[in-house]
Amino acid sequence: MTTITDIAKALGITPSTVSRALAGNPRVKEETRLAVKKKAEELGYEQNVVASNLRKGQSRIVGIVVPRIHREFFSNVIGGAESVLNKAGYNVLICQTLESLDAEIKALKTLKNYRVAAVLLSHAINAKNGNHVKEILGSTPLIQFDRVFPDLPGAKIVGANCEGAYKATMHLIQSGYKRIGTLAGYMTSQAYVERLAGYRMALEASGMPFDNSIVYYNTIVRETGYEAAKKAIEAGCDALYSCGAFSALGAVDAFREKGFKGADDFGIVATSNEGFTGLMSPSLSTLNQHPFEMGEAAARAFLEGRTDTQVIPMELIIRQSSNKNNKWLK
Amino acid sequence: MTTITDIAKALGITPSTVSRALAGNPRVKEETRLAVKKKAEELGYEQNVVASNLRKGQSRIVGIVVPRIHREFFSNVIGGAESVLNKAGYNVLICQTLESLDAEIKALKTLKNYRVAAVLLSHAINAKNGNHVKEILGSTPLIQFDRVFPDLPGAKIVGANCEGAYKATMHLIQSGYKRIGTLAGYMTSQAYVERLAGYRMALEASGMPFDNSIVYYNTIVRETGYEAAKKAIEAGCDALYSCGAFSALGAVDAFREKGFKGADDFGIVATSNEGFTGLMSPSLSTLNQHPFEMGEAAARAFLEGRTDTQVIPMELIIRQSSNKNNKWLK
DNA sequence: TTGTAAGCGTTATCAA
DNA sequence: TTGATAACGCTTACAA
Repeated sequence: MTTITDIAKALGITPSTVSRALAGNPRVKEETRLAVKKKAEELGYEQNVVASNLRKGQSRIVGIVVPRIHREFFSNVIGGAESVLNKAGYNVLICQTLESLDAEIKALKTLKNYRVAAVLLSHAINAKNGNHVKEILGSTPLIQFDRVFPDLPGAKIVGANCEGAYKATMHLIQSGYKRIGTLAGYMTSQAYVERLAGYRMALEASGMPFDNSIVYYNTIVRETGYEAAKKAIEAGCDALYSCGAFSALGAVDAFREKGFKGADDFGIVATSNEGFTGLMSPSLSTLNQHPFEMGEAAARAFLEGRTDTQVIPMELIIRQSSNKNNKWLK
Repeated sequence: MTTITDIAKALGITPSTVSRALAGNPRVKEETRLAVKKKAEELGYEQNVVASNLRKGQSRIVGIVVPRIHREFFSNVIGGAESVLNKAGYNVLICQTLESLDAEIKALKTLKNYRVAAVLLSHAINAKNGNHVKEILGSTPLIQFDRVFPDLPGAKIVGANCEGAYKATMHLIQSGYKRIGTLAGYMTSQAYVERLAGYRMALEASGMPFDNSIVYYNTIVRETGYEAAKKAIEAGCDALYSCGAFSALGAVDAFREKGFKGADDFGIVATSNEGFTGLMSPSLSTLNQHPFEMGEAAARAFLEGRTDTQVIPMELIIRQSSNKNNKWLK
């Protein structure tokens, strides 16, 4: 591999001048700058970023830690962050935790060891607080998104969880549903706590009782959604607000089993506008969390040195699953 | 940040000994090894991987370059590769090309500049050959997957494209379809060429004519799939083999528009078992490419220094879209 | 405008 | 078994 020393030797100058020339430092004669550029081209020189980073004590890598890369929500966040970061000359090192706290700790250590410029993090569901993060990251800038711990310093990008859940539940109420349960997430996670709060607020604002017996906690995957929906049906519910998309998928499995034919049998609105929600039958009404924009916001928060909390609005998308006038399987 | 020099000073020994102790080098007294480990723990030492990499002239990062990270196929390949690589102590730097050759070139240069241990690459669709890769990567190990150029050196992991397309088409033929078109991809890509060949072989093996007028080239996204399917319907086709999943989605849009009610009106089998294919209505018969396994194989090929081509079988999954006995919207 | 020299933190070689 | 020294490739005061 060609180094700046090779270029320097070839031109009879010193490596420092070459370094300056390539870096666009103005304290170098136009003539030599051109000569250096030309020779670099000629020899196929490519900067050794590792050496450069070591010397400068910083790197142009941003670490992104997410629970699962293949979740559309997260891969879109990553896509958004990457698009902004690439333009700013950064690259992205991605780690999956598969919802394991241990894996999250390991990932953060790894990123710290690479001396990444910043870490964009959405916590594993079984992380109970942010203590591990503080300890590991030290002064490395941290931007949390979606699943955040408010006590950790640094920027946070969150969805408008409370407002979104409120909108979704209110939509169900206004559609005429009388007993609305919820597939709630884990109460260790701020995002799910807020969604539950929004659900509750909508009920109370409409003079409907909040009934904890039809709140199905820790229900975020297909299987648990299926089980919870069966219970909700037995409990006399006629609709559900789901804090996730995959749990809603499980609920639809339960609807099919019961032979429900349309939203007048049972209504559901899910959080997270995963691609499949618009394609399945019945198509699911959802809250679009704008994950790509969330990723862009997280990246920009880092680039601009922000430390505040940004709230990304959620947009209600009404489809078959909450539309009483539309038979699912007509 | 604590360095090995800090540890050395604290213990009154030299950095070299500390380095050896931490690296588990046997040429160090058990006693000092323990002392070093203890002190390292105490001072919260974490290795500076950047410095280590520079000195060793290698890194424990593997670059993965894919067209789009949010495509389920690719995010699953990445997941598979990551799981194997993490266990072996490697980390993963991910780059998206968004199907742009320029972005691919940029990504490869970046990875080279980081002196990554290897590159796992699936080409952008508008890459016509592998010349750019050879030039940029030099001696960096290259593992290509899915979309590969046979003339490039190094391991290749491909789907059983020809065989899979053959199976899918044969399934349509055996289901009684009489005029089967295909949503074909780009003929600059080996994978699509092979799928077309498999399609053709199945027709010819069954005494059916290969008719180039019902081969719809360059059809891999929803919009073009929709347009092509409309043409196929006009051309008197009663079934399609689609080289991708998203183009098949577009075809279903066309079926809906035409008011088709079931697979006896029109049949389709798609390549790529994206999650939505099993959830939509009609559910799509697909070829499962086993992307996770493909990623694992790519990672292992690197770790084991393989340079051969591995073929990952494709599995036919029969669902509503090719099942004549099952009405879609019953 | 350029060169000199030192150093980023680690590891490898050699000598002790 | 340990220490001294140099080097990986680059950047940056400081000096010339």
